[in-house]
Amino acid sequence: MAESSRPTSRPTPQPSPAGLGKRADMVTIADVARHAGVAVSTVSYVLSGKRAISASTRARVLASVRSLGYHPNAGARALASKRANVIALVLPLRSGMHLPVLMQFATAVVTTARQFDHDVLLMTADEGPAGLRRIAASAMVDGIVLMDVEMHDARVPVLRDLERPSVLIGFPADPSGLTCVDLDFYRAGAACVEHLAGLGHRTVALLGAPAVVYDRDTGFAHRTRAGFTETAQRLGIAATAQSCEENFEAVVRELAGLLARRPDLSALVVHNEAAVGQVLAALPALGRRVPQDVSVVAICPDEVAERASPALTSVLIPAEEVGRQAVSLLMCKLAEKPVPQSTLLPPRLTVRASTATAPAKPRWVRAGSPAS
Amino acid sequence: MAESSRPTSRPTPQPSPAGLGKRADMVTIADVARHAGVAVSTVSYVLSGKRAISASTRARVLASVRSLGYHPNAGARALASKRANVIALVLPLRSGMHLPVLMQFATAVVTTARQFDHDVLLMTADEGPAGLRRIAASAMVDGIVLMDVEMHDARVPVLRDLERPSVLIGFPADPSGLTCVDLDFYRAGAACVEHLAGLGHRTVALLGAPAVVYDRDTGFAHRTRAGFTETAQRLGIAATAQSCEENFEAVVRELAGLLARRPDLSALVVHNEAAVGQVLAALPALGRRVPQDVSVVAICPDEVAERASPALTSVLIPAEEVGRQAVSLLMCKLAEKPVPQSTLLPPRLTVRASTATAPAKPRWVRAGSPAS
DNA sequence: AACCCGACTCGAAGCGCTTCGACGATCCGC
DNA sequence: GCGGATCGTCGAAGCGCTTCGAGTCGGGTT
Repeated sequence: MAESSRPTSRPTPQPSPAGLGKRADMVTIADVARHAGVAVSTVSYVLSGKRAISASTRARVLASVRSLGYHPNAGARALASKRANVIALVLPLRSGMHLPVLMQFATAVVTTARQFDHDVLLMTADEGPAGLRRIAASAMVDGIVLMDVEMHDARVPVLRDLERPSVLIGFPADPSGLTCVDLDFYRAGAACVEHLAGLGHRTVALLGAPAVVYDRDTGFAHRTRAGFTETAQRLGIAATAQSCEENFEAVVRELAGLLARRPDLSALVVHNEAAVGQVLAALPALGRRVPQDVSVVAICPDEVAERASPALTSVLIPAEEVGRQAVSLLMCKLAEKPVPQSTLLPPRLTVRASTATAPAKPRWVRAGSPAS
Repeated sequence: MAESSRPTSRPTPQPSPAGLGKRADMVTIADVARHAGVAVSTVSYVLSGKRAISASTRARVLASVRSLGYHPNAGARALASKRANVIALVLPLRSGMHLPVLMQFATAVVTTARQFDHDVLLMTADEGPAGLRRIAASAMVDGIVLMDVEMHDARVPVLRDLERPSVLIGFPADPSGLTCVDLDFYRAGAACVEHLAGLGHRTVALLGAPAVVYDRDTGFAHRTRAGFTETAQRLGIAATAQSCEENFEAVVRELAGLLARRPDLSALVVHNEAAVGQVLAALPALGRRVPQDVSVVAICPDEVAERASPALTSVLIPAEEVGRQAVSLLMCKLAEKPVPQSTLLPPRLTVRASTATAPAKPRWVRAGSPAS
């Protein structure tokens, strides 16, 4: 079969054999049809699989597609089918969120989208609601993945009214009518406390994101703190929560303050990726060894935890998994399949070198009092 | 003239006042034309400005556009005009490159592209040359910005043969026929040495990226090293260059080795964002104060330098500027304007707290020898 | 007064693709 | 051996937009 084949046909020998001619070499579906000796619609059906095509015809068409190096014109396809095969990814791309996680997440979204034969349009949050309207109304994208949703996000009502499906990473105050995915930060905070309680710690503190993040009403920060605080209370553990800026001086200051107020503090939960390194540097400087004197649990991506010294016991932020899930959910919605309104990924705590049994009695308390 | 409108006008009260009807509310150019009482082509010309339209007509059309909430259908527009108004941004999105810079860069690209009324399609490098062919051939994008180019990158020849313009961030071994932008890493390496030389340092070392980055033939790493080494030679300064992994132990090991081999080492150039923090932590641990005993210059983004303690004298990686430039160049190429083949951004060295005059005689040398 | 020239606007022809209805073939049961 | 499914294929009608050639209408020229 192929080329010079077919009853009468004899297609013109390809004039520009796929990738040579630098200009105007846009191969169209008509070229493929001619080359294969079939109708345009037949080629379309072979490619989309929406109608049965005989094996022999299919093979011939596919051969032509390959030999001509045909790629369907995205615009034409979108226009005719009302599907762009593109999803929008809206990232914050400004301060606050920590960047590496974002990238991990973006990677996962792109990779997963490609598996579903979709591309990804990157948008920044600063176009705001108008941006969402624009890309939705222009039919440029079929759906939207929105990251870093805030509790009272102006974009949320827009999304709800938009004619395109969307998936949010994070939860707004009112998630009704939306599809949301996120790590279960409440349980993450809880898991940290439980781990520490299991090691015998009775006084713990949470070192969180910079104050601005709490003020901005970012859901995950609040939920982590709630999980932390309430679990501590339930287990009868003394707990303090504390926001924390991301430079070394601030970290030292906060830690020193914390240790002054709670001399018996024996464990720290750090929910601030940018600060974990600083915390590990500051504690020795304050005369506390990790984990002998103070145990540290972090909520952060695995790489950060593993790269730290000592390696951190941590609840990982499953950026990749969240990205995958978000896209999968969106694809379901595009296929008009029902999806759960909220998806909370269970936290997984990995024990590494930064947590240990609570000291029977802290060195510095012992040292400060007459030898027992 | 049109419907019941025109001179006496009074357009039909908009049936679905922009954003209410959840379904099938796609407003088309025909709707706008009808609403404004003009021909479709007139609306098109108003919107594109490609033909003169009287002020009164223009105003009427624009009013209709606004009141109907019209957004042109991207697919149709792309199909008819052969311009998608989308550019592709190809990011590495895998290990090696440091993430925060990437994000900064991506932000700049998106923001700048929007200023030129373009959107950004995000791709990962792992689709390789085939991915480039796909999006180029499908007319999904008008041009391509490619990041993290390697010296012998398989995608480079593809790009050269593609019918779409492109701009590379970084330089391949053979940049002929391409448009490339980057920080002038050679001069950046040089600037660091010059700064240190000016402070009287006579023995310096470069702590670079992990070995794998050099092996991968990443241009910027090599060029920085060349600038460093050759400038040191020119100025008669003893210089060592050294790759460096990004975990604390490795950093300590490399530094200890360096100090053992060159006891008179008084300054360090760090070109490894992930390691700068570790270096600052490791030096005190090795008994060297920064900057009294050892000066440190980093090549890294400003935030990293500022957040470090002490704040680092640094050559900033102008991610934002590079992104802006890349998009601007691409837009020129799209407009068929000529552009320089290579754009090297001059390094800017900012002096902060981590560099100081070279110690007259290092403490530990003095201490090791009989009192002078 | 016939003419031409700009300034504006319109109609229609696609852009490359999907999709729907139709049309020959086969194939089945009776 | 004939009506009716079924299968495989085709032709044509758009999808919503841009763009080109072709008007129309005043107001200057000769």
